[in-house]
Amino acid sequence: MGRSPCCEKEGLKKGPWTPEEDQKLLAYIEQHGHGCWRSLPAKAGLQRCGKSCRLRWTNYLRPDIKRGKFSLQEEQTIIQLHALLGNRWSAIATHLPKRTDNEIKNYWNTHLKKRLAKMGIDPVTHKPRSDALATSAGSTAQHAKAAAHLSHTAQWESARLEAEARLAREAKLRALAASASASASAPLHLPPPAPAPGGLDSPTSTLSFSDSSAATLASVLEAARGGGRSASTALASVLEAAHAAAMQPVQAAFEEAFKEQQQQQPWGDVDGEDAAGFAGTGFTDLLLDGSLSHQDVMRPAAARVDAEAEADAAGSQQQETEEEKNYWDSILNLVNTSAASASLPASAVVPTPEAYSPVREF
DNA sequence: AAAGAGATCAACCGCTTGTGT
DNA sequence: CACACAAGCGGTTGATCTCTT
Repeated sequence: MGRSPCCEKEGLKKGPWTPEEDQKLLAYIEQHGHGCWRSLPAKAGLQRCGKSCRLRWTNYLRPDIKRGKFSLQEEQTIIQLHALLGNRWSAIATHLPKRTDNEIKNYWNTHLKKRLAKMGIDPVTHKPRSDALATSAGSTAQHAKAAAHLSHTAQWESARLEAEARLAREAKLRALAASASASASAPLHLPPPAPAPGGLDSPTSTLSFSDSSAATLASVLEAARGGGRSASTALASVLEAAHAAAMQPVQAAFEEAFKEQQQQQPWGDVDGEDAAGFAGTGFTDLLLDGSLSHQDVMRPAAARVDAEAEADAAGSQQQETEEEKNYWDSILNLVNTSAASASLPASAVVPTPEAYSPVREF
C-alpha cells in the first residue's frame, strides 16, 4: 500500500496558515467545491499539499463549525461516548453537531481527561482507579466489577447497533436497486450480520469478555427476543440500562467532585446557567432521566435507521419479523457458544464494530 | 517586569481504509 | 487479485498564550 508523497514535495509550505491562504482556500471551495484535494492547491493557487488544505478546511474554515467553549451538555456527551467508543474521535464527533474530531480530541486531552483523573476516575476505563478502589469498601469493588461487566455489554451492543445501522442502509440500497431494475417481485433479503470468522478479536479492544458477560448478554437477548418487542426497542432499553450502570461510578464521582468544587471554587469554564443546571439536575440524572440518554446519543444513526426502515417496512412486516428472529437466533447462538465453550479464554476480547461489520460480508 | 512552567490547540505525521483500475 | 492512490483517522508535536513566581 503506497503512501502518498504529500508534503515531501519540495516547495510546499508547512506550518500555520496565513489569512491570505485561508481566503484563497475559502474562495476556491465556495466557488468550485473541494473536489479532489490533491489537485486543489494548484488550482487554488496555494503552496500547500492537499492534505494540509483538507485539514484546514475540515478543522477550521468549514462554515458549519462551532468554535469556543464546550457546553456542559457537550462535555457530558463526550464523556459518555468516550466511555462507550474509546478514542474514536470521528465517531464521537458525529454526535456533536458542529464540532470537529480534532477539537473534541484536543478538548478531551487537555480538559476532560485531567478532570476525570482528578476525580480519581481512570479516563481510559471510566472506572474508579484501582488505588481508590483499594481504599473503598468491598461493596464498591463489587459494584465496579459489575459495572465493568455491564460496560462490556454496552460496548458489545454499541458495536452491534452500528452494524445494524449499516445493514439497514445496505438493505435499502439493495431494495432500491432491485426496484430500479424492474424486478418488483424480488424479495428483500436482509442477512443477519455474522461475527468475523475465527473469533471476536479486535485490533483496538483490550477489554475482557468473560463467561458471565456472555451469559448475561444471552439472557438479555433472550428477553428482548422473547418479549415480543421490536429488536430496536429492546436493544435501546438494554443498551441504556447497561450503559447507565456502567457509567454509575463515573457519574457518582462527577457529582461528588462537583459538590466539592462548589464548596471550594466555581468551575473554571462552566457558566452560571450551566452550573445551575448541572447542580440541579445532576450528572446522573441528566444521563438517566432521559434528558440525555444513550438513545439521544445514538439518535443520529438510529433516526436514519428508523426512517429508512419505515420506508422499507410497508408490506414486508411479516418477512421482517422472520428475519429479525433469525437474526437474534444467530446472535444468541454466538453468545451461547461463547458462554458454553470451556475453551473460551477469560481474556477473549470484546467484539467491536469491526468484528460485526456487515461490510465484511458484501 | 522578567523568566519559567504549564496549558492550549492548530497542524503535522504516519498508518489504515476505501475505491478504482 | 494485486496494486496505486485518495481520503480518513488518531497520535503527537511545537508554537503561542497564560499563569505563577
